[in-house]
Amino acid sequence: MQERPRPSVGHGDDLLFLTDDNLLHGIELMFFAYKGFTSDPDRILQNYTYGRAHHRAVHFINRQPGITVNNLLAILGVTKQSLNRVLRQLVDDGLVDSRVGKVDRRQRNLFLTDEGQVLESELSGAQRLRMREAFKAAGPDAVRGFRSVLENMVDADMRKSIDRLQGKL
Amino acid sequence: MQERPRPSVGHGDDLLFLTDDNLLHGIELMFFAYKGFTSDPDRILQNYTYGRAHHRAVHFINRQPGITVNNLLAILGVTKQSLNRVLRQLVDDGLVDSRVGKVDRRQRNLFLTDEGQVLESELSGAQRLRMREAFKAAGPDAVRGFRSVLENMVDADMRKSIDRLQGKL
DNA sequence: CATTTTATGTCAGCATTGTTGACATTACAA
DNA sequence: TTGTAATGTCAACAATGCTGACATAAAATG
Repeated sequence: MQERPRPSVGHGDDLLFLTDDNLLHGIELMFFAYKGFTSDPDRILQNYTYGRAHHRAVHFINRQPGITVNNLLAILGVTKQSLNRVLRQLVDDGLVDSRVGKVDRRQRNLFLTDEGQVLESELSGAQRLRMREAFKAAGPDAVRGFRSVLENMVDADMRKSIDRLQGKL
Repeated sequence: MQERPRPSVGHGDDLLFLTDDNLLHGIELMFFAYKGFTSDPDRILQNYTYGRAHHRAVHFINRQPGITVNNLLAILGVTKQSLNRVLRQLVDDGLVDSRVGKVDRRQRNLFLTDEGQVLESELSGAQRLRMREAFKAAGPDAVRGFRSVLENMVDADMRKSIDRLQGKL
C-alpha cells in the first residue's frame, strides 16, 4: 500500500494516488457505499407507503424546521411537481405541517408533526447507526479524509444550500 | 446501542468524532456528493435514450468483460426482469454482445462492442474527471480516509462481489 | 392603483427503473 | 430420468423523475 516517490512534472508531487485504477476504485466505492447507505432506510420504508423521496423530504424538514417549499426544492434538486406529490401525502397523512408564512404569506413553512418526528428518528437512527459503525471502524483521521473528498465532489451550485445547512450544526 | 464518547479499548481514544452532528454531516455529505457524482453521466445520457441503469450495466460489463448475467445481477442488486429490460436494449442497439457460455452453455457472457466501449469511455471519462479533481483537491491522505470509511459502509453481502472486482485492479 | 412577478398548488401525461408473479427454454447435475 | 440452475420474457404495477399548462394569492414595482 505504500507509494514510492516517483519523479513527476516539476513540483515533485507524488500523484500516484490519481491513477485510473484508483479513480475507478473510488467510483465503484461510491456506488456500493451509497447502496449500503440507503439500504436500512429503504427497508424501514417498506413498512410504510413511503419511498426514498419521502425520506429525503422528512430529513430536510427535520433538519431545518420551517423551511420553505422553494428552499426544499433547491436542496433536493427536483421539480415542484415531483416534490409536491410527496409533500401532499405527508401533509395528508399528518406527518408534515404546512403553515402560511408570517413574513411572506405566499410562502409555506414546513414542520414535522409529532408523528412525523417518530418516522424521522426511526429512519435517521438506522442511518446514523451505519454511519457511526463506519466512522468508528475507519477512525477520526479517515473521517476527515472522507469529508474532504466528498466536499470536493459536490456540484458547485449546491454549495450555498449546503453551507446554510451546515451553519446550523 | 448508544455509545457515549468515552475511551474504548484502552487506547485513550477520543470518540468525539462520533457525535450525532458529525454523523448528520456525513449523512448529508453522502447525499450531496452522490448527486454530484452522478450528475455528469446523467447529463451525457440525456443525449441518448439511456438512463442510469444502462450506465451501471455498461460500467460493470466493461469492468469484467465476459461477466455472466447472474454475476451482474448480484453486483447491481436488482431483479433479472429489471436488468433484462436494460440489457435487451443494449444488445439490440449493438452496444453489448451476449455470447453463450463455453463451459456452461446456459450462461451468457456479456461484452461491450466497440460502440459500447465508446459510450463507456465517454461516461467514465466524465466521472473520472470529477473524481480526480476531488481526489487532487483533498490529497492522498484524505483519499485513504475516504476509501476506508466507504469500505466500512458497504453491506456485508456485497463484499464478495466487491473483492472479486477489486482483485482485478 | 395597476401591473408584474413570485411562491405555491394542481392536473395530465409520460419516461425510467424498480417490483412480483408466472411461465418457457435450455442445459447441467444427481 | 428427474431435478435444478441460468436465462429470457410477458404482464401488471409502484415510485419518482420529467414537461407543459393553468390557477390563486400575495408581494413587489412602477
